[in-house]
This record gives sequence, C-alpha cells and structure tokens, in this order.
Amino acid sequence: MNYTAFKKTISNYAKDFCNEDLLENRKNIRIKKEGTVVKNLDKIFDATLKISNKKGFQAMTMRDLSGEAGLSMGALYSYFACKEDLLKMLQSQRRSFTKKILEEHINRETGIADKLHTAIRVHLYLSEAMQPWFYFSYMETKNISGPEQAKAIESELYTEKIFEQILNDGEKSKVFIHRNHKLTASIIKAMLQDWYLKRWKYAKRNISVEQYAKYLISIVETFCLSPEHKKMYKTRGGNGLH
Amino acid sequence: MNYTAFKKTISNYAKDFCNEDLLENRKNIRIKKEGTVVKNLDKIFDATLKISNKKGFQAMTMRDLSGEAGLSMGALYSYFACKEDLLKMLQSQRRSFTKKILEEHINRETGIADKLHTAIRVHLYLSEAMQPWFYFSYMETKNISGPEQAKAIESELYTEKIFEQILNDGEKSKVFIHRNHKLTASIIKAMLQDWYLKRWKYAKRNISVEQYAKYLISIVETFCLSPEHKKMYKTRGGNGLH
DNA sequence: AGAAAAAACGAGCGAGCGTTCGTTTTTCTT
DNA sequence: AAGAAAAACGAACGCTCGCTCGTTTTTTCT
Repeated sequence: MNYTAFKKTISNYAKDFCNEDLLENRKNIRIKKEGTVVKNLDKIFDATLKISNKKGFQAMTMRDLSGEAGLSMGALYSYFACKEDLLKMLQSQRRSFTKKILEEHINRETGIADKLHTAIRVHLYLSEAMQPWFYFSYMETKNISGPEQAKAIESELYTEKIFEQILNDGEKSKVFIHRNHKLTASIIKAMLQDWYLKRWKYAKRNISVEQYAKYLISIVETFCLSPEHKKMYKTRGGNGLH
Repeated sequence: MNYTAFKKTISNYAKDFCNEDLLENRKNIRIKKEGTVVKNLDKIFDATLKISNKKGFQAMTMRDLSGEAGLSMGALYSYFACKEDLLKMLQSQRRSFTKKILEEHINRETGIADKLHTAIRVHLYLSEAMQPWFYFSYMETKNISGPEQAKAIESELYTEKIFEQILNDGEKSKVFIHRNHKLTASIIKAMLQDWYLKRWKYAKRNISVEQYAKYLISIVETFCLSPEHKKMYKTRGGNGLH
C-alpha cells in the first residue's frame, strides 16, 4: 500500500474514533453540543502541536494558544480544566488511535516477512500522517507528570516488543537468522523515529516516506533474513536498494 | 580502544580545554580568580544539565539552579548575564570539545574501514562520557534562539557529513559497495543518537557501550562492506555478531 | 420574533518568574 | 591581625504566567 492510499483510509477512520474517545473526557468539558466540541478540540490540539513544536509545551502560554486556536482564554477553559489536562487529553487520544491502526494492519498479514514489512511501513506512514504529534510526544515525554510519563514509556516499549516478537517468530520458522533480536528491535525503532524527528532534513533532500520505508526494510533484511530467503526475495522483484 | 581507556584520555584533555574556552566568555564573568570560575562553572553546568534533563531548560527556574549548584541567586549572576547566556556558554564549550576529540581520533586512522569503525566507536564513547549534555543538546535545540539553533543543526549535519565522506571514499576504493550513502549516514546518526537518548533502556538491559558499538558496526558493515572485504574481515576475527 | 440556553469573551487576580543591588561573609595582602 | 578586595548572599522589583468569572454575543427553541 502506498502512502496516499493509507492516508485516505485513516482519515475516514479518524472521525468515528474521535467521538469514541470523547466520552471519556466528556464530564470535564463544559460544552454541550458534540459537534462544537469535536471542531474546537481539533483546533486546540492543532494549535497546541504547532506552538509546542516550535518552542516547547511548557513555554507555550495560554495566550499563545488562544491566539493560534482563535478562541478566547475563557472559551479554552471550557474544554479542559488546566494546561496539564489539555496535554493528557491530546496524548491519550492520539496514542490509542496509533495503537489501533498499527495492530490492525499487522494482524491482517500472515507471512512473517510480510508482518515485518507492514510493521515498518505502517509505523512510518502513521508517523508521516501525524508527524506533529509523534514529534511532540517524543520531545515532551520527559517534561510531563509521573503517570503520564509512564504511559508514554510503556507505549514506546510496546512498539519495540512487536518487532522483537516478529523477529523471534521469524527465527523459529527459519525466515530470519539468529541475532540479538531485542537489540535489533531497538535499532529499528531508532530508525523509525528518525523519520519524524528529522522530517525537515528528509524533506529538504526530497526523500519520500516510501523511499525511506524501502531503504529501511532493505537494511533490516540484509541483516536478518536467512540466505535462502534473501535469494527468494531477490527473484520476487529486488529489495529496493539504490 | 575500550571505553575505560578512552574516558581516561579525555578527562586529562578536558582540563586544558576548559581554560582555553574560558577566554572567550571571560569578559562577561565578574569573578577574578580563574580557579573559582572553573570550579563554579562546572557546578553550574552540571546542575543545569541535571535539572533540565528532568523538566526542561525553560522549566528550570533560577531558584532550582541556585539550590542544585549550591550558589545563591546573586552568585550565579556573577558567572553569566542571563539565563540564555548560560545556555550559550554551555553549548559552545561542549560542542567544540566534542568536535575536537572526534576529529583527532578519525584523522589518526588511515584505512577506510578503520575510519568508519573509529567514527562510530568514538562518537558512542563521547556520548557515553557526556551523556547528559548530548541528551540536553538534542532535546533543547528546538527551544533555543535562532542563531544558537542554527549552530546546533549545523553541528548535527557536520557529523553526518563525516560518515557520508567515509562511505564515499570507501566506495571509490572498493571497500564498500554502492549505496545511497547520504541516507546510510543519516541512519548511522540515528542509531548513534539512540544510545544517548534512551540510555535508561540500555542500562536496564545491561548492554554496555562496547556491545552496542560492536552491534552497530556489524549492521553497517553487513549492509555496506563489499563481498571480498566481508570475507577478509571474518577471517581477521569475526564481526562481533550475536 | 423573542425568550432561554449555550458559547465565547477578556480584564483582572495572585503566584512565581528572571533579574538586581545593597549588604554580609570570605579570602587575600601586608 | 587588620584593612582591602573579592565573592557570596537573598530580599525585593517589575513583569508574565495560568486561571477565573461577571458580562456579552450567538444559537436554539417555540
């Protein structure tokens, strides 16, 4: 699946998901009409990401946010109780969305090598579609309160575990050779993160998310795929190098 | 060279270097005795990194810093004019030190493959020895003022360029195969950065900097080394896999 | 259209920030 | 040991922050 197709499928998905997520925080929001909440929370979240990714969440003032979101100070506080709650809402919404999409795509695949491809590709596509949030989440994790920080770290390790599991399963069925899979999974995660942490760099060099995905997959396969499977894969249409 | 040996050589180095760097900012420091300046700036820098890496530089108050460094508010302001200047001093000192050490080690090597090994290894060792600063520098870059931010980005691209150059030279002399070296250099950088950005993770798993270096080198070589050189290297004592 | 409900508004509050400077303590000099 | 120079001190200042609440504007309902 290419990136354009992927983006279409998730933007349909996003609408249903948003309403679902709202129910949890509904009690803390003073606004009655559902439509208004969705519309304005969207503006608020976008503005938060835009400002925070420039100067940091802590340095963003509520006056900055008011200006960028096009809502008065008073209006803002109809949607959340305090600055920290705004962050909590934003984090929990995006995190559960990301998890859901990622799992669905991986579970759809049956072959081990395909699972690895898909995990890498979908993670990259997700981080491309929601780059501001992925960047934000990475950069702000250490500045947030204890319980929230724990959730962010757990989420990070969870993704890594997915890769480790795939590599372990692949070794059992002789698709991958023996390696330190925990370490390889860490390194895959690091390479995935570079895409959304340094987007400015890749944008300037005109490297598309598809190209990056291909390259990343080729590195991992060169390192992990067993010799027999390397050959199979080559005859199936190259491994995307160069 | 193992990490312990490396650390010894740079701590000797650091003392001379510190005095050298002082001269630049000497005019803004109200304290006369050189020894006092060196001692207290060290305390101030350490405290800054400790607090900032917990809650962010912007969130660190001068009262926090005063407490952690063991100096009064008034005393602090004898060493820098304002909070932002403190950051500038810290950044310029550590950045030029890092650059110097890295270059010296790489230039000492003559073989292309050795240059690649050394570049990876020394960068990892440096980031291990100065982990708080490397972490700080990465996390705070986006929050600092224009000119300082530009220097940080330039420094990031500079290191990447070193790797790209080595890979290009290596392809010419048939040590490395043809790849997109710019992209490979990016990815090497990403893997190096993961070491100091997620040290808590690697510490918990008891992975030493030497192990990580070995693993990283093996990934890069599996991907880049030409078939003939892969064989040569294996007979010379393995490539550190598993 | 007019009344009631909902949403948006923004000046103002107290707390806490970066920074200053008159004073006290420590160190050096003779 | 005493006076001078250097360094450290910390209460106080002006300003900006997160957040509130009485008021105004917009939307909904009959």
